[in-house]
Amino acid sequence: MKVTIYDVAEKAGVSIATVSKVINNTGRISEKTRKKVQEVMTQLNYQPSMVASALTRKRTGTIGLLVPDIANPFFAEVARSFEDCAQKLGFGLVICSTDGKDEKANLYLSLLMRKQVDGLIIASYIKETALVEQMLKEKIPVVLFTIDIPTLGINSVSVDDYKGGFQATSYLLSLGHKHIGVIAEDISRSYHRVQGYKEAIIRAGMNLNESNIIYTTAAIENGKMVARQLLQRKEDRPTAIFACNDLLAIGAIEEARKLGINIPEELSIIGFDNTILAEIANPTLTSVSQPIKEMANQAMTVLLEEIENEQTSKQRTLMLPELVIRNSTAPI
Amino acid sequence: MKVTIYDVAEKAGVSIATVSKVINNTGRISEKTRKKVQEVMTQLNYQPSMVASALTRKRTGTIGLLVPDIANPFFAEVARSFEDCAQKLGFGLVICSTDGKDEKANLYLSLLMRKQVDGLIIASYIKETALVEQMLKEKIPVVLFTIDIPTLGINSVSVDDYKGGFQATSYLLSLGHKHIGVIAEDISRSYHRVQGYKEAIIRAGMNLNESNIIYTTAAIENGKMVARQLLQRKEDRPTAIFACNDLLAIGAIEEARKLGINIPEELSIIGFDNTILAEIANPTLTSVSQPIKEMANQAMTVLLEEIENEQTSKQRTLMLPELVIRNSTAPI
DNA sequence: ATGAAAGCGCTAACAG
DNA sequence: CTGTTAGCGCTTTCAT
Repeated sequence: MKVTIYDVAEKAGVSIATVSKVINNTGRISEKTRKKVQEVMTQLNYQPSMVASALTRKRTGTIGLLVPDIANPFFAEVARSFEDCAQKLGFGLVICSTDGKDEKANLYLSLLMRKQVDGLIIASYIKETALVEQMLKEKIPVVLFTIDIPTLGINSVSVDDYKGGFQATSYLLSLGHKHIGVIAEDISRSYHRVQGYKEAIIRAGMNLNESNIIYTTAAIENGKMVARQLLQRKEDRPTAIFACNDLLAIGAIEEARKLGINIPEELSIIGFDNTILAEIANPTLTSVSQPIKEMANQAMTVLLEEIENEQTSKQRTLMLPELVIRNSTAPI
Repeated sequence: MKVTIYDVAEKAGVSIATVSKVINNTGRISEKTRKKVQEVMTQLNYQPSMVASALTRKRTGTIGLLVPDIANPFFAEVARSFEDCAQKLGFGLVICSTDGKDEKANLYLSLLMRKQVDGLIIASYIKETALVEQMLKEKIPVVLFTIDIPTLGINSVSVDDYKGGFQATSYLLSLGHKHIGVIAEDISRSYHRVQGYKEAIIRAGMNLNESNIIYTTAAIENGKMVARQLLQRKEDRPTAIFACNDLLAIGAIEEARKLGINIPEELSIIGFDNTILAEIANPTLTSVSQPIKEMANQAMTVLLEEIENEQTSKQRTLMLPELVIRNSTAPI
């Protein structure tokens, strides 16, 4: 049988209340009994049950993380960062891949509520937010990560996508490119990146051609398809492509190669997220980097704040992106 | 206040026992009361507390997954596969990245014990197994994944690493390569892959040169370093390299490029794991593929078996690897 | 400084 | 078919 607080109490000749106090370092305990109890605890390999304590304290020591897909390198990195934060604080992280589907998200949300997670990080866009709102109503802290769901009015931390798109485009413009295609994602994250692109184009005094922006879903295959569309144009064929994430950019690289177009000599490509893929691609991919670790830290700090302090004012944190220049971009 | 079973019982005009029964579909309940109760539950948005039920049933509905690093694409895929299995069964998955360090593993192991996970998948090699043994003693089912810790004598599922190494090497030999270097990992996983390599060499009637096998730790940088050692040899410079995982193989590719060695014309490279990196590398990487999804399914099945049936006989499952041929290999 | 006792929300006999 | 009741292992007043 698993050893319980009773076993410890008995063997140490004290009450369970006393044991509880030394476990949690609460109340006043004489140095002598504390030592005695601790001794017995290690002797018995006692591991206090978090489920029992959760029942009374309303704290489970677990937080949930919703991502589109943990197998996507970007979110794998995100998960790792959160895991590290959580670990330091003694929390467990339960991972939930939604595949971007509300249905799956809801399944997970429900599971997380029943599990009574202490907090929730949402990094996967959700349309139908009823369950999230229910969690909010039950005072479960939630912070949005790399996404925004304005209707929720809750904490969020993201990179400044707008600025990222602006930087990427400006860099391409500075290289002399006049025709810059965009492979965008059909989600809000991408929206601001595209806005940044537009702003850069307009500020440069060039005329914006909406047909240069094509929307799709994050996947290498889709990057290829869209790149083909862009590159097979008879006129105004882009000399540079800004892809709203690395997966898409990689697809574009592969497609360009297939079409016999040299990168970066004939075509510059910029990605977003600066995942491990950017380093591995050939040529290595210039990409807009998000400070994932810092962002995760910030998100956790905010979450913890809410967990401890019940009510705090909501904040939206935007971190600065950074353009990492590699070999997929060159002057025209 | 969170709605509890009492609220439901009261509003439905029944006892909490009855509500419990309809929640769990146990005992016999008249269709009428069942309906009534269910009605009230949805009306109240009632979410049964898993922590309360865990306390009595000794089942938390969570399983732990120990991996070296969730940010490593291979383990990200592994995690995703387990997550899918777990999800279907209504379990939550808590992810633990050990970085291959016993210290971290132990921290997590302790957390998982306190959380009273229903089962544990270990995919990260552990030297000091005291805590794992304690879990075993407490009857917590454990299955090893892609590793083996013979002293533990518990269930495990892996790919047949030996065969994978054999296949990769045989393929290289069939291509006419006489000098095949190996970039190995300094962990058990790699050991069998190297054994397979040796067997293939010997069976081909060639003489085994131990100095062709160099051990290191999984990371692109290390792949580069070792590849350089191998490729800068004055004599017996390998015309092919078998890397014990894709990360290492990618490093080798990059180093070869830096040295001006053409792949696959002058040097063939084979990786292991067939991660997304293999598809993205340039040239695309020939790699030994592990049927991750099937392996995860099998591991979960075994784990579940143990969770349900207390005692079952231990088994070691070996799945067949498959060589995926891409563009990093060619006849000499 | 320590302990007794009342829960936390739910499950599982056992009665009825 | 439904309800009563005794825990599950721990935290937390409140006495002592």
